[in-house]
Amino acid sequence: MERPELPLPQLHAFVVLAEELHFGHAAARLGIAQPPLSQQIRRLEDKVGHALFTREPGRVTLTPAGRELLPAARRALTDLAHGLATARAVGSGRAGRLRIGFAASLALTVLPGLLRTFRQRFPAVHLDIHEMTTAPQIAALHDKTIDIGLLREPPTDETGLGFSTVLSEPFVAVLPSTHPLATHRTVQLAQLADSPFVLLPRAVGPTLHDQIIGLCTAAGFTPRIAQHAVEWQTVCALVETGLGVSLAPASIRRIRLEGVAFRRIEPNTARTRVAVAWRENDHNPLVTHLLATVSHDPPYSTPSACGPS
Amino acid sequence: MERPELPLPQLHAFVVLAEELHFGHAAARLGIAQPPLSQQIRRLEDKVGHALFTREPGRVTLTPAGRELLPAARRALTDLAHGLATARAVGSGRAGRLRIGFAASLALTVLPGLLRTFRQRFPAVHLDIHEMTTAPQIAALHDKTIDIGLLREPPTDETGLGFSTVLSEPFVAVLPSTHPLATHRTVQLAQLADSPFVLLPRAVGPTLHDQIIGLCTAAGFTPRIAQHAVEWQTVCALVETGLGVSLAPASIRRIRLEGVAFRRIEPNTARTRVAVAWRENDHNPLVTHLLATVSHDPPYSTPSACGPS
DNA sequence: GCGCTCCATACGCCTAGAGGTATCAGGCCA
DNA sequence: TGGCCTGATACCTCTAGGCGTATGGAGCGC
Repeated sequence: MERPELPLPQLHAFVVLAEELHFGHAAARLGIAQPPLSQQIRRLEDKVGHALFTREPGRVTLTPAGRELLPAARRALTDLAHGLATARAVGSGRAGRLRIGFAASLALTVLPGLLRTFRQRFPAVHLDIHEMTTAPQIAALHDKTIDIGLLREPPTDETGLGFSTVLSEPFVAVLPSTHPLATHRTVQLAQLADSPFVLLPRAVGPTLHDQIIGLCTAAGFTPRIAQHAVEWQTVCALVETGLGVSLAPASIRRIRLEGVAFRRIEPNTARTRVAVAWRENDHNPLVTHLLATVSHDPPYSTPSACGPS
Repeated sequence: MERPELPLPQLHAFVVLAEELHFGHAAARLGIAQPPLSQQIRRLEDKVGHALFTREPGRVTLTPAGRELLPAARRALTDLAHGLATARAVGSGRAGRLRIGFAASLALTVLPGLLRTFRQRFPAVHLDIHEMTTAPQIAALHDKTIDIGLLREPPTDETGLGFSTVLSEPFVAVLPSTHPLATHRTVQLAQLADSPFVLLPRAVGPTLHDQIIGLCTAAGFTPRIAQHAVEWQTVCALVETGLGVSLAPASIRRIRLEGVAFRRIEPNTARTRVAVAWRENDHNPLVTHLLATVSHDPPYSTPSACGPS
């Protein structure tokens, strides 16, 4: 790419004159006097090396060279105008692209409301949504593969990343509706000691996994894990088949399955947190906007009553 | 179209920096010192209103806004470079489009050589060739529908048009080969007094028509016109059928028809001129080039011997 | 801690060019 | 012939910006 030879103001004057074919009118449209316009055109012609207009008395015409230059000049000007406009839109966060990673369990809870609100406020922003578990989200944030993460139980020792809690919710017991405890409104944790458990593998979300195990340990037993499943949806399906019971964040009650009952647990002091994560040094205004949307708006999952329906 | 806000040199610097992602290297490629480059980028960012690059220690990155502006800037620059180059080519006559009108009779004589020579010298020039008779050519030149006319017997009173003789040639008699005179090498014009004539209608080329009639008159007779035909090709075909004889410019001997003989005439002082015509106020360099090609090069029709073969 | 790399800042110089007013020159028409 | 329209010229002003040198300051490796 070589150094540009043609100043834009002259090209602008050229395009306008090519449209008007009248120095006086073109000058008026440009908001300048006529002599400066003559100079602009002359300078441009000097640089090109050839006449761009024929000035016959009474009429101004484009020369073949001028006709050749015109579309290029026009395209360049409109390209730049558009480019500038969209760059400004992107720069101010009115437009652009935001890549969001989210935990599958949030697809039914936090995510829809958040996306809806954000899209309403920034309709020109394109959202790339990628389902991924916690660890990959952290990695993708560091890689700059995603700009925002939505995950459970954020790690506390991640340098360079910021976390903000979106939702803090209790755990519920997930039981087959045929399970004897399903008739109670509340389940004492210790009562689950003899039931086999269906849980997410620890690798998918170590903190959450440890928290669930910790709940059981605090209740005086070590859960016997009958089966692992990588998604809460699958966990519930397995519970429905009678394979076991589970402990899960309250918001998964949105997963409505016929043969599955969700019951409040006792003690219910433990909370699991859903957090939004971002790179602390990311100045992308869209990230700021999303964080503002998350913190200013009501929680995206309204905890509802828990018990036999 | 609004007034351009972004100076091209800054956009150039921006594009180069976006490619290098290193101020020092980009400055070197631009042939300037590093501080001026920093200033250019800064000024551009001020105009856009947002950062275009993130300067982290050790690496320079495009911001989303910068990524948005980049293609527009690149396109604008290349568009202008191309536009300028082709405008210069057209302006200097190395490229472009030339519209040429020509009389049908020249398609076999002057035209091929002229086009070949011109195309060799200016291969990037597109030639629009339109067959048309003399009067429409004159009109088309005034209309600026064509830039060059190739015609016979140019009118002498056309203001605003220039004419230059390409070829001056004698007349020949066109006879059916069964005609008694076809056995002679030379035909005395007066001997054609009793034969019916096939001629072009006067409207197609008044001057040429009048010249032919004048030849006969000078020989002491008024030709009896049996048939008109608008092309020499047709004239020859009609002569071949025995419908009559004709007088024609020598170069139509290129039309080879079995049953037609071309014979030198006596007296053979009369000449018909093929001329190139152009607008005198046309400064199109291609016109100049074509005129130069016509006048500098040998005649495009080599008069050959005339007689029974 | 020292030096190196890399980018930013400060300051000065200088030219291109964009704008203005005044005026001229050629065509056209009444 | 004298106005009128249109574009070109001459001449002046002013400033944006492009470039340079010198210097500052943050990170990083040894």
